Amino acid sequence: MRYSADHKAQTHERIVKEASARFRRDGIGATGLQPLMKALGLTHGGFYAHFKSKDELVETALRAATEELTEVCEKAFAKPQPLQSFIDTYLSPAHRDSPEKGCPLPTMAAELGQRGQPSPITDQGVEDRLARIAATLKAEDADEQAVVMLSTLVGALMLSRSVEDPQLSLRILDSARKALKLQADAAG
Amino acid sequence: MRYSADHKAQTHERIVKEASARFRRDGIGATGLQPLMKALGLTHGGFYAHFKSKDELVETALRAATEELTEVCEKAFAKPQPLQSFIDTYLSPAHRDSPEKGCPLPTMAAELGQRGQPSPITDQGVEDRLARIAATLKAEDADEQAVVMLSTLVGALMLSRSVEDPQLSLRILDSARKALKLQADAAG
DNA sequence: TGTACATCAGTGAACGCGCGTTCACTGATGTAC
DNA sequence: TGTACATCAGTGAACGCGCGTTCACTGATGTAC
Repeated sequence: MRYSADHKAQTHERIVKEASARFRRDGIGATGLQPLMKALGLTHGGFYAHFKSKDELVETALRAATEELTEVCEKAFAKPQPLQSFIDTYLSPAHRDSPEKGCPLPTMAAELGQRGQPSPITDQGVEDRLARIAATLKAEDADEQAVVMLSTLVGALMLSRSVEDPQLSLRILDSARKALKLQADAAG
Repeated sequence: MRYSADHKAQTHERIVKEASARFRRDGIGATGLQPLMKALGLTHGGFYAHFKSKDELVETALRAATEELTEVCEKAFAKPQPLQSFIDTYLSPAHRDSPEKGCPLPTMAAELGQRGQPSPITDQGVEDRLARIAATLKAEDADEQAVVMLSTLVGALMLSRSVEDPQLSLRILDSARKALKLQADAAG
């Protein structure tokens, strides 16, 4: 059946959105195209009217997730205490408990590194975030401090998600949040 | 065929060793039992003479990797400047380039968090490392600082592995190493 | 304005493949006599 | 010491399953006349 002018573009976007959520929540390898299309009320065969392969979807969905996160970051950075707000948001239990809506780095970076050739979009995401953080720092080693901050953010969020003990999980978030905000105060 | 008394124990250990390397290098989901057994010169059917399931192997191999890393850490901590040595080793290009011999956290934590129920062994590994770091710090907030240091170590190593640009990868390792050593100096 | 036709997003069966797991079996060795 | 037997680590074919991908097809809609 033929659909209205922008129907295909809408379906395309729905696939990308659902994929970017599932890749972040379940991982790339554990996300099947069949269940994904079924969740959208479509059959799996139609997938190839939109993408050449799963790899192409991975690229597109990773780019979408990266851009989506940039927008979320900008909201935090628009507040009075930009870096403090960003740190609070990033290391919140809400972010920890909703990986499908959050930063793709803690969930996908390891898997992307293990795949044959890593994607330049990871670099893009890392550089985006580094530039944004460094821009708010007044210290002369702002670039280096930004790298350390991002590493701590990504590492703490991933660790808080992977431990079983809820108290340990919270302790990781709280300690990292506290230390980073002190560092941000000193360098900002 | 029947083998000498400790033959089975030796095979068991060979499987665990090979699995703990592959899980760290390729991830759990991407590691097949068939290729794993073949690499050891065995057929896949024999696997179930040693383990109830792949999940049981994951538990055993993760425990082995965690214990193996503890030994490597102890070597670094036995040197004159314990924490400095540990940081240097952890954030070295050698560690980045040999995930199969290194810390399981940057490679497996995300995947373990995504699986149904996370393993208590992850908690064990995190607590082990935290305790070791905190013990070398004299600051009163040693426990909190240890959490931040571990987060930075794990995050920086994972990021350095997942970016495509070799210069960015090195920059991440170098910045994190420098900052952590300063922090260790101040708190140690 | 009304009708015939071309388009093409989506359908659903089928493909080969590798996965984790099962199972009847083999055959070299340790043990019992 | 020599022989018959029990053991059981490892074999390899087979299982059902879900994966990514292909492809002949459908049928509602936009377009041409």
